[in-house]
Amino acid sequence: MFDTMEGNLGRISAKDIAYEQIKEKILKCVLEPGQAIVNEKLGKELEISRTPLREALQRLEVEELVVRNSNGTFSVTPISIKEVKEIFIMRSKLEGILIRDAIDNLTDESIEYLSYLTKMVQLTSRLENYKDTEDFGGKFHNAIYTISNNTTVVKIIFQLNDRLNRYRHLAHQHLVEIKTSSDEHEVILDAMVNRDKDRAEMEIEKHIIEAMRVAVKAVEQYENANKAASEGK
Amino acid sequence: MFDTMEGNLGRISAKDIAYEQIKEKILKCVLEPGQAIVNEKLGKELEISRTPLREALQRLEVEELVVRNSNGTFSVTPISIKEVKEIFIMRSKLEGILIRDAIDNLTDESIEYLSYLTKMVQLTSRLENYKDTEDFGGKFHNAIYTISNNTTVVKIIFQLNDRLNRYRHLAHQHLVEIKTSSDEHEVILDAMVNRDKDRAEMEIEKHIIEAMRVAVKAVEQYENANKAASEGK
DNA sequence: GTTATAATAACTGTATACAATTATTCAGAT
DNA sequence: ATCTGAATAATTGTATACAGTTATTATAAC
Repeated sequence: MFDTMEGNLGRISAKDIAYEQIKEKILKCVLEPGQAIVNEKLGKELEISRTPLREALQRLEVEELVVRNSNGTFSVTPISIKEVKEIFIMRSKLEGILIRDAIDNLTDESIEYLSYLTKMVQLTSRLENYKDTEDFGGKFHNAIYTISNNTTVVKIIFQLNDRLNRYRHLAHQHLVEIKTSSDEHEVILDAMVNRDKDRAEMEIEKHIIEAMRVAVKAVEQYENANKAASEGK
Repeated sequence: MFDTMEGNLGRISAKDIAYEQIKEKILKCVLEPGQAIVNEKLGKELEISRTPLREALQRLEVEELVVRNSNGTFSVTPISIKEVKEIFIMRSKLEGILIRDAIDNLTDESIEYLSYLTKMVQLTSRLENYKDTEDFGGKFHNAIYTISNNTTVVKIIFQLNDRLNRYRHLAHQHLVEIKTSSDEHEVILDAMVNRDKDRAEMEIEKHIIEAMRVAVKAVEQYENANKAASEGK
């Protein structure tokens, strides 16, 4: 109930399907960073014509997952440490806004849900089931988004999180340890139920900056791996 | 030198022209908030075919200047006080990030330019030439964007500023006083040259929140005017 | 074997055709 | 006069055609 916020799409179109599919390929690095989006023809493994495919790519371009080259071609946006840092810092500030708004809207129900998620984060973390820890952690943040009711900021955060998902994927690929201190969520929740906006804001900022370190490390590993590969050739 | 940051567009296309023209119409409220984007055919005053026009509208949709109705039609995104507040608060935080980065990159040259702009803001304000005050104020903020070199955040801010321009336009239409205290820029600059990031961040936040008040007032006037108009009919 | 140049192929941007959907008009029933 | 519903018109999403551009290949000269 607290983890969706999508509006009602009208009809589902080929463009939207293409958009989702290409986006997934990019986020999972099936289409690798920097790789040329091979001729719209090749993109036609999706079995749709150029028009909706173009439209999907143009949307991805606005969302910065794809860049247009000077000749009109598209490439997957390259990975960069500078970008990770910039996005994470931005996200930390934006989630600060959202947590303040969320505190204004807290209900018994929402507190209960957040408590549940926090406990699950702790539990799965203790069991070293980090996949689930990550999932529940994500749900925790999503719940804050929903409770905040700040649609403007949430839309931007969703875009940023999409971009960050690529780095998360790299972290998994390169076995960068991703276990977030499960205590952090507890501290954040505590500040929330005490309606301490300043503290909640501060703690969530810290929490996200911590996540940044993991992502940066992942990129470094990725770049080293690439360098090694191209030298070994 | 400090007030542009656009990349190198490849070839200039009909889509881009349509995008710019429609955007300008929306920002200047020639296409009014909430108004249906009359059949792509009508949009064809721009003398281009449906394909690039569609593409332009879809880009505007991602940028939230236009919304798609359930039947596939487009409308100009309605104005709302909630949106103004959310955008301004977001912008205040993001400019906080940028000013910190900018302080890291300060050079004698950039300080000189910022000083010049600050003086011009004061001067034109004293002469009650508020059009120029606004212009120079805008350049001041743009200079900070450029100096920060934080392309990720800057791109988001540009989008937000586009959306805010509609409200600025309303403020002019409804004669809401827009004179920003010219001292505020001076205080910000002072914090910058002293490399006091915390203070600079705090002051620019305050400054932007102050601007929010003006915009909110403008929307209230606009809504009252509309209510009066529809009752008087 | 390398480089230059011409010919060919592939691709991009835009216009337009076509089918499916949605809105509008008009006639007839109440 | 008002409402209902069929017929018509307008509009949308997608496919495709066409022209102009960019990339690639092949051929010839050195």
